[in-house]
Amino acid sequence: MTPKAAYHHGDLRAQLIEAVRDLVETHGPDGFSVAEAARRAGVSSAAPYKHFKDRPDILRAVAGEGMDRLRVAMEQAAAAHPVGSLEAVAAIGLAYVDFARTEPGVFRLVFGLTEGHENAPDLQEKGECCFGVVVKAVADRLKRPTNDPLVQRRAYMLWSFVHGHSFLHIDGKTRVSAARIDDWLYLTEISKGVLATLPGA
Amino acid sequence: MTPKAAYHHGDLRAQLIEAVRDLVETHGPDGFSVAEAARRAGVSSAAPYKHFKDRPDILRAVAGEGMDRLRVAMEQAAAAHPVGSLEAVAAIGLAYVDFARTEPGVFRLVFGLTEGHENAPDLQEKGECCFGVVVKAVADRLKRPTNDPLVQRRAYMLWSFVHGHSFLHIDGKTRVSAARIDDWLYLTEISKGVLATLPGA
DNA sequence: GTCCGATGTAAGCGATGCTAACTTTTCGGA
DNA sequence: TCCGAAAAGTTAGCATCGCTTACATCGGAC
Repeated sequence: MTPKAAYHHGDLRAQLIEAVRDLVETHGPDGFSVAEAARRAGVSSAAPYKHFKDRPDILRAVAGEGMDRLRVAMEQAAAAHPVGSLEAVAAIGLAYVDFARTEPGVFRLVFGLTEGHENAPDLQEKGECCFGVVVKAVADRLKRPTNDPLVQRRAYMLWSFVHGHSFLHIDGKTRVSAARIDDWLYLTEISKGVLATLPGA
Repeated sequence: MTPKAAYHHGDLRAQLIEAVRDLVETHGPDGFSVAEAARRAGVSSAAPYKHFKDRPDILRAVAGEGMDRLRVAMEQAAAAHPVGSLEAVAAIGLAYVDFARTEPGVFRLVFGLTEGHENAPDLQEKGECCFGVVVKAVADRLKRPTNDPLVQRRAYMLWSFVHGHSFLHIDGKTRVSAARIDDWLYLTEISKGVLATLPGA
């Protein structure tokens, strides 16, 4: 099973995704080339096109895989706290920020897709699943159904908050603020604030 | 003054920036090439390198110019409302979102720089100026000095909120939320909520 | 008027995205 | 068990791109 053993080594697709993920992480979303990924996988530069349509298609796959991991991380974070607790909500936010911090390249890829994946229904669906995790936690907390507009609205508020913080964080913009930020305290405070103001529209 | 009249037409640099901005807007931050920009400006593909060091340098210039326009838009938005009013704060946020919506490509460029401009002191400074607009409005509202950590903290909260909303908006992620969002109401609500919870750390 | 620097062009190198045509391996069905 | 098609790899090659080098041209200072 050495890499050289097989003409068809079977898992080239997975190996390419892994290589691309690494490249995206170390050289930024732009500093990646299909050729370099193929080189790392030990195959010719034309081989990737047997598994992916084109360059955006590869990035799409990496983004999709990243979204799956993000959703799992959020679910696990929520599951570590009592259902309906404020901590569960804050933990989801922290998982989100942690993901952005540990894999800024993939994170940026997931949310910065503008090459050729505007119409990528699978990515759209994965994204809605991620949002669904937040919605569920908020619904549990507020003791309302998930399709309640108020729940959706609060969940979106929390999401945009955490999303913005994540981006500013990986862009190094947090340093402009004099006070250093403790993510857990910050997210707890935000969650409480957003979920408390029930009289909103 | 026809474009053909001059061998040195004098404003090639500005013309290139304009062309790049258009390309970034229509084809995404990645779907831009120095060659295409030169073609649009009617010069040879080597001409841009007389004005810019390399490709990232051009993008940096476009980003810087975009940041200037963003700051001006925020300042004007704030100036349209009484000093210290909640509306001034919300208006700044709306200007931010509007910028992202009107020029998603440039907006993404400004905040997604990962090619070769980690150490771009001028961009860093421009960014801090933008943040300064928010800080000032918050300080006026809270009747506290701009260097008060509480002011900085509230301003950062508002910024991350608006920043996240902007990104989610241009990524088309807002549609996952059932209820349609009225930006002005939304931003007013957020501003009030964030600035009201004074007992925060 | 003349010279020099700023600004343009032309030509070319190496790398890239992707395709075409070919070879090798795998595997399901007669 | 063999065999033929599809899957998965290869090499070769085209057009484009980023960027450099060497050369051409303009415009202003003296």
